[in-house]
Amino acid sequence: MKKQLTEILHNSLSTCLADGLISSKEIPLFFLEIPKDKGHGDFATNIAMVLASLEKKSPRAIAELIANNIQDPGGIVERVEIAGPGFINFFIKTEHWLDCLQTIGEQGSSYGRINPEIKKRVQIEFVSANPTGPLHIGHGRGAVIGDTLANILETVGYEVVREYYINDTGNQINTLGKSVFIRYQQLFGIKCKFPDEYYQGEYIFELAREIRETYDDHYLKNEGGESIPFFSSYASRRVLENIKLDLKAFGVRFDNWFSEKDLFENKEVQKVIEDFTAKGHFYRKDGALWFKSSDLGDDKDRVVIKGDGTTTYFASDIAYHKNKYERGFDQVIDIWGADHHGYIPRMKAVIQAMGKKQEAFRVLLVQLVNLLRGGKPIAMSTREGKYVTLHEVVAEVGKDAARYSLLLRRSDSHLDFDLELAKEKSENNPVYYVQYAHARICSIIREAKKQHLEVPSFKNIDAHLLTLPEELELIKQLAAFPGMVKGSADSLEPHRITFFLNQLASKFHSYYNKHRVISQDNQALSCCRLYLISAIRIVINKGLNLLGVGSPASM
RNA sequence: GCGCCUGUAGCUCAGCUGGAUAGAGCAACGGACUUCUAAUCCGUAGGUCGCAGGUUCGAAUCCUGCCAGGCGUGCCA
Repeated sequence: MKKQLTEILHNSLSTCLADGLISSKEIPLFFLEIPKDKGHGDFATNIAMVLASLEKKSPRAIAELIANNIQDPGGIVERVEIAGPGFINFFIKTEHWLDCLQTIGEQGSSYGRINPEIKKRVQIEFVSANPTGPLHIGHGRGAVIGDTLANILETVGYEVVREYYINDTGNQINTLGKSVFIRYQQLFGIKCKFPDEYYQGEYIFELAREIRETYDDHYLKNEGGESIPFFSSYASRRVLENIKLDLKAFGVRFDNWFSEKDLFENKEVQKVIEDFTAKGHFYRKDGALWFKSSDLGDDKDRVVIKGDGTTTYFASDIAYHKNKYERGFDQVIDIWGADHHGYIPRMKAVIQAMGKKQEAFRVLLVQLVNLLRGGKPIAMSTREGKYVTLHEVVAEVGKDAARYSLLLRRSDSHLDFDLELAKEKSENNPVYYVQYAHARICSIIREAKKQHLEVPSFKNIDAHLLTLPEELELIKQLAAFPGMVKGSADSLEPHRITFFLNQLASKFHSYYNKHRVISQDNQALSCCRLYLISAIRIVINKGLNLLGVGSPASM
């Protein structure tokens, strides 16, 4: 629809140009959008205003020229108005909206899907929490955003690979092993001090008990730290298993689990170091190897090999991202916690050093989550191992409410997550508001069936009976769905889906309360309305699917 | 000190990449269930878009300077 109008506009501009009515060959960026105010038409453009300064004419005069030269071979435009300082407002024929309605019924669950001839390949990496402890609500937010974004990108025609990067080597895994080892020793009555910086949680005790049950005291002797590698790999493997279970219960799916350890075993870290050194991106100073990131937009250079000869986390990251592009992705999206934002410039420097375009790498930052209960913050301390896990949150409030609540805000704004509110089955909880609309529609359709009325196909209804302003409003909203999804994909903003669904549900609830779908004395009208609400159901279902939230048929 | 994010109704937040009279939900107040699900709807009230300048036909949105909060600024991950 928007595409057609844009075409119409461009044609009009070319005509004006050919007739010498305007002189600008270059058309500046302009918008064509759905105005907030219904009185301003179905679509509005500011093109005359942006041309005004170039043409040195008044915006309204230019608007006249463009409007007068509009040809509309498809016959979708009802009328064109020039308004305000020089907006051109388009009013679309009802006929065209009814066509949109038909499309929804015909396409069903594939409505809104874009199928390009060549699919771009995009990788989206998210969560990637270290396997040193259970996931918390902050990871959960990153998980839902990543998962939902992947769904959205698939819908608009990308081939998407979802990936989790496992930091299964290095210091923190070593510390994990030592933490479990000390608890293991303590189980045998050996008195030893547990350092503050070690992992404190209850799960460390559980892992120690597990090992004692299976292996008894076999690993108790630890001369020169010989037992630690076992504890490290055992513990990180078990923690990761639990992470996988938690994510699965949360409806988050991954295609690929990428191990950092593999990068070392396949010598990829080594290779990329040699490669970058050869290309002059690395240099030696003070016994360490540095990346010249300050040449590429970062504010200082970064160490990749420390003075003691070990590599930094950053070195693995360089190798990892090189690996991503070698797998042929057109675009790589990383979803990080906002506390990693200082990392972006150096990563962008890496991308540049690899000769990739800036657009090939995008980072989406996800802000922290404040967990509340009844309006009061829940005290958490990672250091003391006292925190509410994602597993506990999902178990308490359920997958649907948890996911929806985490998708309610823009990802770069702080989010308050109230456990009581998310659990409440009431008007305070937006998930139920949308799901209820879906259930209601299903209920009406069931009721219709009892009266031997099935949802008809479009050709069997007289759609012109849908004359109420509320009905036209609903149809327009449904027609806006594909564009909204596209916008959500382009801007990496999954929260747009939740806002759209809330709005659609609101319009439906309002319509429902005012008008009856099934009327005894008018079967033709009943059929039309059944078709309409069925289309609403399709779109709500589609939207909730994108969010990974269920669409119940009854509540 | 420097860098990034945030600041919009009493509270929690949208605002579609600069558009027309700034919008929702909650909380408050008043209404609607013998009728397809009241987990719903209708109505009332609520604003110096942190402050001050600037850019232009036009600014919550862009630029500069302040103010406030959060985060970052490791040869940690």
